Amino acid sequence: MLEPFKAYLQQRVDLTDEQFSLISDKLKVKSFDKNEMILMKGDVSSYGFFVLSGLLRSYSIDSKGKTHIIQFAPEQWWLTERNGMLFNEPSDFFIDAIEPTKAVIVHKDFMNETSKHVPCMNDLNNTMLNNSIRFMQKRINMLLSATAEERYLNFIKLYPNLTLRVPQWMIASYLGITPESLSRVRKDLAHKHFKP
Amino acid sequence: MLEPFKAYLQQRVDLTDEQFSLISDKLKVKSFDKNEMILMKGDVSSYGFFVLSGLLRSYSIDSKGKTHIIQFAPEQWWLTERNGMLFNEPSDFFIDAIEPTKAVIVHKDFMNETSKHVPCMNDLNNTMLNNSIRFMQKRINMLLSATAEERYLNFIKLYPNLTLRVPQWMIASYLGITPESLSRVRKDLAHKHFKP
DNA sequence: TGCGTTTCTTATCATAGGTCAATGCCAGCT
DNA sequence: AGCTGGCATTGACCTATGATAAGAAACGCA
Repeated sequence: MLEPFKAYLQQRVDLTDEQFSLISDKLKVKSFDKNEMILMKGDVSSYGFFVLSGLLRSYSIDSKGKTHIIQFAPEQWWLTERNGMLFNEPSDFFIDAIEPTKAVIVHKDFMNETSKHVPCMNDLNNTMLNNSIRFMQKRINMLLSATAEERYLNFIKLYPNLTLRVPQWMIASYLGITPESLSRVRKDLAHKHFKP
Repeated sequence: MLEPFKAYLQQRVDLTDEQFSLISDKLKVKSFDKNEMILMKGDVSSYGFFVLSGLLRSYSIDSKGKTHIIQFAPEQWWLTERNGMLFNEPSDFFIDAIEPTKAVIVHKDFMNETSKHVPCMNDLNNTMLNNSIRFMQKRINMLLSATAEERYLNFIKLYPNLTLRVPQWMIASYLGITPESLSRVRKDLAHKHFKP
């Protein structure tokens, strides 16, 4: 069950099988149904998720009832609610499963505890956090500077397989536009490609 | 010179004066003139900045020559270019000084090296990175869901003192709108407050 | 003190994208 | 097979914000 997670780790850091078995005591795998709610806004989350299979998302709901997708987490991605994780504060966002999903559940103390015995886990954590930051900076830059069409093209390039798995209104919600607008953008793109 | 930095650290982690003096060998303070360019897009950055006084910013320039501000860094804030820091990749963004600025220059190996002797520095790093992430998540949520006016009000609340120090076109650039739009928003807000 | 350079405002016009409503489509149920 | 409830598309219309241009005000430097 945890094999893919072990592979993921060993790909990134120098981790022996013995070290992994030390770690794996503290890990659990949990399954979620399609559309299952995993974390409510306002709840305090003590766990991060590493997706083994399926697809999670975190999102907010604004005052007009509209949904805004903060992050998709397909296979091999982490999804962690940072308010609860480190500061014991209630979550700003919701988390649920878009597809039936299996995920490794990582308690907030996991990194602290394991890095005592397996120091490289610290580096991994560090790398992941830094990666997450530069990823989000690029997204912010996109939202500041690009048109709907540019954002969509960028999305397709970045997540070719998500583009197929996720309903379009969710992609629109991630891009910060309405489903109708995305539909129009797609229409325009189709025309462009027929008449180049 | 490093006193404010020491105070900053000791406020957040359990750090003795002796430990700090071990650390401080590896730190340098550098001064920047107003408008001095600190990092160009494409360059590889090996240093993070902790602002002692003054104000830095990171930003991008799009294909039409427009500037988009990714981050402001006033006193007590960090500004770190993540591509260079951990992955030795060229920067996506520019960094310069909006005001005459003094900043602690922290080399990318600093955290690794110091945390050997002073383990709490690791926790600090971790907390900072997590904080940065949840901060950016909120910003993304804003950009996805809020109008120009809402974003501006939120900015004022979040950075009351920056609102005064920074020219409005930079605030507009941070909010993802034009200076003209911001001017309109401000006018509307003024009217609302006179006729409530 | 005065002059040039930024910055801010205002007005007008243009447009990307939002809203609303209708329609058609498809997948999952019973 | 026939319903049903999401999705996606389309069209007509609307609105917030962008573009452009010009003047006013503030700022920085000689």
